[in-house]
Amino acid sequence: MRTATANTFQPRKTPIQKRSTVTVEAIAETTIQVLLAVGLDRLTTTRVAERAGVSVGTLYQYYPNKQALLYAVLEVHGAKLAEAVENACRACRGTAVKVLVSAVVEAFVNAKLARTDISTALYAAASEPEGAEVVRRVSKRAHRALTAALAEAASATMGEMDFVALMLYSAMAGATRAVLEAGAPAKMVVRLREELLVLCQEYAAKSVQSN
Amino acid sequence: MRTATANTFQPRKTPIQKRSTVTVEAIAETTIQVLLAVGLDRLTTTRVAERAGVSVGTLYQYYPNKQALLYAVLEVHGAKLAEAVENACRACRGTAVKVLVSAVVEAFVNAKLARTDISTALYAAASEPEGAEVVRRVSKRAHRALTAALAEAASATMGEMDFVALMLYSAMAGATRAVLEAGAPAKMVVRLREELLVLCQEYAAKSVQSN
Amino acid sequence: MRTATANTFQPRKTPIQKRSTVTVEAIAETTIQVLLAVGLDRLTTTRVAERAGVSVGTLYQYYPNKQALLYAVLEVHGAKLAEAVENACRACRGTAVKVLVSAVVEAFVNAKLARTDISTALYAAASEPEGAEVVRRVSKRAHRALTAALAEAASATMGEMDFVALMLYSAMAGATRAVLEAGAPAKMVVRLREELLVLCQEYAAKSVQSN
Amino acid sequence: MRTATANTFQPRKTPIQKRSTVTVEAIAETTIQVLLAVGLDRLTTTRVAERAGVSVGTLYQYYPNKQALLYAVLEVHGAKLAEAVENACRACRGTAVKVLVSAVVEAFVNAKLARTDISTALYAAASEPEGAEVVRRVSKRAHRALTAALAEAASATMGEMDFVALMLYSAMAGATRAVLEAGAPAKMVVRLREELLVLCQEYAAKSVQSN
DNA sequence: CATGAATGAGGTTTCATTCAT
DNA sequence: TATGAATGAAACCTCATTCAT
Repeated sequence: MRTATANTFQPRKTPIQKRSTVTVEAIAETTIQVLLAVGLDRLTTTRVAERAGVSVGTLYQYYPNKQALLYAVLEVHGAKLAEAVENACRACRGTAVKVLVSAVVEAFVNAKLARTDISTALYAAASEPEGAEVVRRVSKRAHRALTAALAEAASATMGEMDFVALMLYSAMAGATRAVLEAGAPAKMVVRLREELLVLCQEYAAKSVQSN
Repeated sequence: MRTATANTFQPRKTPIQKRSTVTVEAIAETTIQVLLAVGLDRLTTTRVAERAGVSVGTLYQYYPNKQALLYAVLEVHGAKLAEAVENACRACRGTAVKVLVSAVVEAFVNAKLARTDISTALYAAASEPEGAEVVRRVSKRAHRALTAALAEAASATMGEMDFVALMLYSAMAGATRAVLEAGAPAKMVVRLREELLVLCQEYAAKSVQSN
Repeated sequence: MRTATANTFQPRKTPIQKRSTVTVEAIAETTIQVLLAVGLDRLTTTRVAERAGVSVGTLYQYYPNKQALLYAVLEVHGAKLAEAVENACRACRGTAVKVLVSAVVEAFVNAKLARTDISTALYAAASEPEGAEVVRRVSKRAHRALTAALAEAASATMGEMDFVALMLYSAMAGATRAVLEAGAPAKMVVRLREELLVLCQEYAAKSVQSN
Repeated sequence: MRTATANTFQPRKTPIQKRSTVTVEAIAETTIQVLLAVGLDRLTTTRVAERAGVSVGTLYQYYPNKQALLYAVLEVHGAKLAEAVENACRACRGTAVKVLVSAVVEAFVNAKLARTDISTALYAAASEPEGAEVVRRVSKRAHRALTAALAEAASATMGEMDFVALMLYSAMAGATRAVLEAGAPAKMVVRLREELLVLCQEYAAKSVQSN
């Protein structure tokens, strides 16, 4: 990744025809595969194009630069994650903290484990500046939604719940990451769901009451 | 016409004269600063050497390649972290789970926040394959120590405590990371200590009793 | 942060478009010219690319590394030489030793002097390990063909002719090299043909009869 | 071997004290060992110094630059070879061509095989410009001596014997080189002495009579 | 639109040589 | 004198990006 020259990460053109959409998707998907196969610092635009079955030129028709590639992939996945958390929060309006936390944990774990390959690949992609930025944005969305939901459920102010939400979110992220990096074997995933639930429930119970 | 390069990350030579010791330290320290200043993918050996006030040649006398630089820095920091956790565990032999967890959380947070610049910089370095490996090794050490200590304190088997320890460690890591990435302002650090303690205590209490 | 490089000397890609074929040829030819102009240890990939009128990047599209450049050139020339000797041997099946030797000497000298610039340049290239390997292979082919041909012509075993063939081949090589390194002026070349013929004929006559 | 800056190949100072002489010799000898062990393009001044048990600084006290090292080694060996041929010629004044040729062949082969390791190592060293120059000078001396001796023995002019001498010398060189590069096993060496004698005798006999 | 050859800045690494200790 | 740390020019090679076909 050379020093930035142009600086738009948005796909260069909105694909209208079907052919293009397919191509765009194929490139994005290949990016993930390459990321997993060879790692971030051997992910080259040529290699991605090659494995995607198109030429580099074509790749550059849809993604203005290499960063845009990673950005696009992260963005899609990140959006899903943020939405999952937001939806869970929205669906639990009016419920008890316990229910809320349970729904959020489940939504988070599901979203992360839906495609373990993508999730794992993205830990690498997130180390680039733009990657980090996407992660920050996603975290902020999830954090905000969670803060608001907790405040409502606990009849507390958002200020009171802000840090609690951060703890919950970052603990979920940390634990899930640990499991993913261990290869996410079925048994661990089962335990993760159970234990993460306990961890978050207990913490929320204690934290909320004390506020 | 170059030929095969050795591929070890181990320092190339042990400094004999005093000035070289200084040089080695300066390079390591500068690596962190550069990592923070420009990020991993603009960290070049030339840049590090320049800012450290030595020539590239000198850098390569002590670090056989770029990876070794990052590796060295991570290794030192990682070792401290692992030791901190191990020491806390050792110091709490015979105490209650509550005391143990409290000590571990404190040790972990202290180690991580001792130099926030280093800790923050290393999240980037950890994304490279070798970096990831160091992180894995450190996590394993901490995880193992914690598992054993919990098993002893709770009169449980290590198998029973294995996943519990993983949850505790990864939650600590996740939460601390979130705070570091937010810039680790004093207020947040205070809250982190409080809340992380609560989170770990509650979880441990619940988890241990159920086993 | 680079990572492992492939270590083959084989051309990297087969040119598809016409212009690239031209490029590949130009680079190979330029390599010889540079070898002659500045010598092996000042032959740099940059210099070759420059004189060939292409960028370094282009050079590396077709030759994976510097050694491959030299290797390619040597290989082509070496193959011609080996074939020349083999063809001469084949063409002389059933003839007397005298005829055979005469044909081989002529074939060898012709092949070597066809392009004195290349032959001269390659003495330098042959000093690198890979170069030496090509030379070994070529010598082996020529030696083998000559051994077999001599054995047939002299009704002797190959074992008996093995060393004789080696002497003949290495004497031809030595004498021709001496002339090439003297600049291969016309007069010397004429003498070389005459004298080498005598030398080889006489030796063969004596050697073969005594076996 | 970087581009030449200073250009003297002569040892920097004539060692007077015994200690220095030993050092100088050790370095020269080590150079040969390193040449054999790792090849010309991994022969570094540091490596030579290291294996010789001295510091680079010391090496540079006796040899002004890297080329001087190789030059010195080649020079010593080359001088021996030239002298061997010259001595053989001188010792055979007044003898028949047959005797002369026999003596020269023996002298040449003995000189070359006295230390096969050195001879082999020097083929590599001879590819550098300065190396080539030494080889040229040595060949010229041997060639000149042989030409004169042949002229006298055959009652011919030096002009008539010039090319004959070249053929003899280059054939000897070629054949001996082939044997050295094959590892110079005892059996081959025996054959070399026999066959080279035949080859040179026969050629000389024929060539001399025809002049 | 697609292709893939060409570009060249820039990164990593080596090693001959110097000079303070 | 001997040492070995430091230097830095220069070599090799990669890869994001462009553009003629």
